[in-house]
Amino acid sequence: MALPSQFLYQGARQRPQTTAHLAQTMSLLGLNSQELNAQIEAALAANPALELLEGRHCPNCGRKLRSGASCGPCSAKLAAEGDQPLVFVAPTDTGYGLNGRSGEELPEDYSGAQPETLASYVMRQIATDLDASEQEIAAHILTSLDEDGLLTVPLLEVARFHHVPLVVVEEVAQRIQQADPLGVGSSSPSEALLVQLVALENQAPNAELCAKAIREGMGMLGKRQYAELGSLLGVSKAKAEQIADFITHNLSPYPARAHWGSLRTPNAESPSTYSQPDIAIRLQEDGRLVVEVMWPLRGLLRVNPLFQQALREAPEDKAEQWKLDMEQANLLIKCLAQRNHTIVRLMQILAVLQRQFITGGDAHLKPLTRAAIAEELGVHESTISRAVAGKAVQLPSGKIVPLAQFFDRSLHVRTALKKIIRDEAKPLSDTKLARLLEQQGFAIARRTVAKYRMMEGILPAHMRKAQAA
DNA sequence: CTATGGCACGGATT
DNA sequence: AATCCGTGCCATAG
Repeated sequence: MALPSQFLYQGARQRPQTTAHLAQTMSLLGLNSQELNAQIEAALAANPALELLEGRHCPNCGRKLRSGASCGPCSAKLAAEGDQPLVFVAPTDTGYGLNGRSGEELPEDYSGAQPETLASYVMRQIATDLDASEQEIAAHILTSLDEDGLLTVPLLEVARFHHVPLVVVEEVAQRIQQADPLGVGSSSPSEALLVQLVALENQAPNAELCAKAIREGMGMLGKRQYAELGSLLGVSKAKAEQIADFITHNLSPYPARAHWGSLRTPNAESPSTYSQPDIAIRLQEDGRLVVEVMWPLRGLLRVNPLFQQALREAPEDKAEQWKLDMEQANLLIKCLAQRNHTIVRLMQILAVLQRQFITGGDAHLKPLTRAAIAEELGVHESTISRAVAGKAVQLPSGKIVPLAQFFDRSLHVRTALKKIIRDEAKPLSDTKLARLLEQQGFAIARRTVAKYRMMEGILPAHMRKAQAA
């Protein structure tokens, strides 16, 4: 993906500064922090004028830091911006390290994987809670999942492989099951269902009966033998149906399918390689949002002052090359600053406009176009497109979503749709669903309802009906 | 006949 | 200019 030669050549030819500057800024803007990291490392290796100052430095002023994410004066200045959300560029080691962690703990699958895999997606969520050896176990488990998100090897085998007691492995497995596709890493559909059930306990009409039905009545559930199921549970057939209904509607025996199934990311090409957040949003007690734009490198990138000195006494034959290196280095740093600036401004607006969504969840997402932001910011639309492309945001809830989701035009409608289907007892046809949505102010065609259903992995009405009655 | 999914068109978005 | 998205029309399944 990364083309180190790209900007090297641009620098080497003496283009008018503005053109090169613009071109490089644009290309950097389109990268997420992983890709950016690769670019910068390539530049560091190729260009002697660049220097990476190890250690922690204030991302705003470059001063050395002892603690905190930015230095006193800078954070004071940032805090002084009134009700604006705090936005700053944070050094990586404050949380979700790219290079921050020790290094050998993950198998190759995770370190530089371009395509987002279920395994890395889950790993990212839980990695910080595990120590090194637990991470190895988690990695083992996660690489042993089938496409449904279920385990293909017995936990005992994993335990033997790592020479640890089974309990340890079980604990790790439980952590995994709690991660986003709820129930991933279970060894059977019923186990996955149970994990999900626990999470929904308060919503379930009768959690104990549901659990029993799952544990002992899986076969009957599948075959829809509600009379038998009823007698197993000691309840009426109608009640058994109700329970089966709840299970089939709200739980998924194949955890990975809900998120990774059918329509989602159909081709591997799509820029959904968000394995690390590029931006993190936190919610402070005082209600303000703090937005951190991740800085991929550990340390401060700058032009090596020694190189600058050496340039003056450069031997004749090298002088030109060195000068080019200098220009390149300066250009890269400038462009990086501009990239960050653009992202920061973008996030400032987004944090204000989509505050409800950020704090409240999918249902509160306001329809928003990149073009609108571009106008607000006075930049070209393509700039915003680049800035949004391929980036991932970690929300206060801990969920990591593509930045593009802030511009999803239909997410709130889909959420409303899900809610209707979840609440209504009888399976409704798409036409009826469309009508109900219209009453809520979402005027969409019946055909569109069907598409949204697909996107959310919800079965058509007659299938739901078939499973429920 | 009703409910859905496939295909393709046109307008909006990028 | 390329792509995405909502929709209408039509074939098919139940």
